[in-house]
Amino acid sequence: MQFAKKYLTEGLIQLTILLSLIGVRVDIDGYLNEYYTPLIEINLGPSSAYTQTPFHSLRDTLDGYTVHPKCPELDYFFASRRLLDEVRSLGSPRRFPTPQLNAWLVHQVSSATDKAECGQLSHSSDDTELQSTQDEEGSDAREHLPPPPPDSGGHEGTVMKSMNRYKCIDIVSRCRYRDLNGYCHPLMHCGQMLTPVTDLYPLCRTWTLWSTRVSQSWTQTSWRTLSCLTPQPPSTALVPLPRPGGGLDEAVFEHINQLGLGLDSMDHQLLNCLDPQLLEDFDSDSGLSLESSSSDLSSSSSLCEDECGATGYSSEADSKSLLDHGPWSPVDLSEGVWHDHSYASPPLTYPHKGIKEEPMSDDEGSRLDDRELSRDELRARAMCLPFSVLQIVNMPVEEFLDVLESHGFTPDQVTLLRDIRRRGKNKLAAQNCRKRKLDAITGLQEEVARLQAQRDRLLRDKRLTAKTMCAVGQQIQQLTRDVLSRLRDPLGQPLNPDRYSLQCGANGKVVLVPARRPTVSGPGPNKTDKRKKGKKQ
DNA sequence: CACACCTGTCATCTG
DNA sequence: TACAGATGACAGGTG
Repeated sequence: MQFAKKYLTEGLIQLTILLSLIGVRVDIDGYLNEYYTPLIEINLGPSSAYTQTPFHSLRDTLDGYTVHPKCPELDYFFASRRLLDEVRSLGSPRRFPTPQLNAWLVHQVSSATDKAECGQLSHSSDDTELQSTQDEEGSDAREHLPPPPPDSGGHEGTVMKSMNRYKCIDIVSRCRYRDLNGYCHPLMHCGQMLTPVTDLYPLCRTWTLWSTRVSQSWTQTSWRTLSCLTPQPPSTALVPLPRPGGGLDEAVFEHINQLGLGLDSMDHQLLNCLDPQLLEDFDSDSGLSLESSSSDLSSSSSLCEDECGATGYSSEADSKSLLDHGPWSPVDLSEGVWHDHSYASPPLTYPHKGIKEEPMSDDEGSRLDDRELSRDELRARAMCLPFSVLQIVNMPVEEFLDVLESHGFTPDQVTLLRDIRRRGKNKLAAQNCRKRKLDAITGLQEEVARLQAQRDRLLRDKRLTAKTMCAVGQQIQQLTRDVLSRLRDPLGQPLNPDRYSLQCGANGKVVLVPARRPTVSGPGPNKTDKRKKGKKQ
């Protein structure tokens, strides 16, 4: 036993080192104390307590074998093999296949407290893990470790939150973004902001996070964990993609990080830093659907929906969310992210399909922009309207009326402005309407399925009840015959079961009663006939 | 080429 | 009355 424990301990240490290489913290003490208990991974994510790593889900699905869960040696062997594959896959862009997470900059402001505690972390007992958290490009993740959040849960809370950071590094270390030229780069987790490590960041046309796994379970786990680790308020959670030359300078984010802002003031500070035209571009870009595949669309739209906590799909709400959002709480996106809502939110579906993953030259981009502008955009350009379609659609009616009056537009321009606004509003309304209709259909289908299941259950109960009643009746008959066979009449003869029966009275006593003879339906008149006769008379 | 599906748009109604 | 929103119907695009 001692030998086995020593062997297991050494193996576990190696396994822990491997896990730490990819940023997963394992509670080895708990494992050693209970020899056969499974690995306990600590996670504070709001969605799931033990679902932050893909390894559990990869078992039996990726490698195609089945292992008894209580076989520690096999578990160790296969886990090590998978982990080695994981480690090898890091830094090998061509091994990051097609499943694409949605391309957002996940941004969250670090606080001064965080920075103060950053030093503590580097001297903590987790130092070994930190030192080993490196990617193959040689970038030391430790340099980019996010400062720990204020400790609100004592030592355990600190540990748990530290785990979150490791998970985040884990996720980020497996993610790549693709720049304008189509090259993949690793993302680093820097100050609670996902940041690409290369200088190409300001040029990023599309932020596409590449998962290292084809397995959906891995991608799902990753994204869920990522969502949990970086809970974002509606506005800061999903910063739309910077467009080329859009002016979203890296320095802006650095500045924001250095401000140490509270979350409540974050948006306004951010907006002050950003170029107004850029914000407009964000709106006109309408986020991601224009550059997403259908699968991306589904997740992005549902994400947006979940983040906003509303079923509305108006771009107005979306654009407003950049400006005014209330206090927020971490949202478990695990539900929404994987819902297949084919109807994207309107802000995400504006027809700029050119801004996608394919790297384009400026000429190509401008041509695509021209080609893929909506008809109203083209009309607005042709009529020299100084507003974008989204501005026209989203501005309050008072402002819109002021614009109509104060700018000295020609009647044609006024008509066009009104048409653009009406069409834009109606487009959003139609999308909402279709979404509602789809939801209603889905709800009805679920209701039908539920009612069918209930009906089946009731029929099953009915059959079972009938069967039980039949069995009980037979038992009663048998019991009656048995009792009657033991009773004697005054002449000492056994009672004829055909002439007597047993009945249970109201007081619980069983009494012997003469059996009622079945009425023989003979040629005589029955009651109905008597009634008929009576009526005739 | 037919088909289903999606999306934008128009007409109309309602609040 | 003007407006916003909802919804049915239609047309065009796309896979």
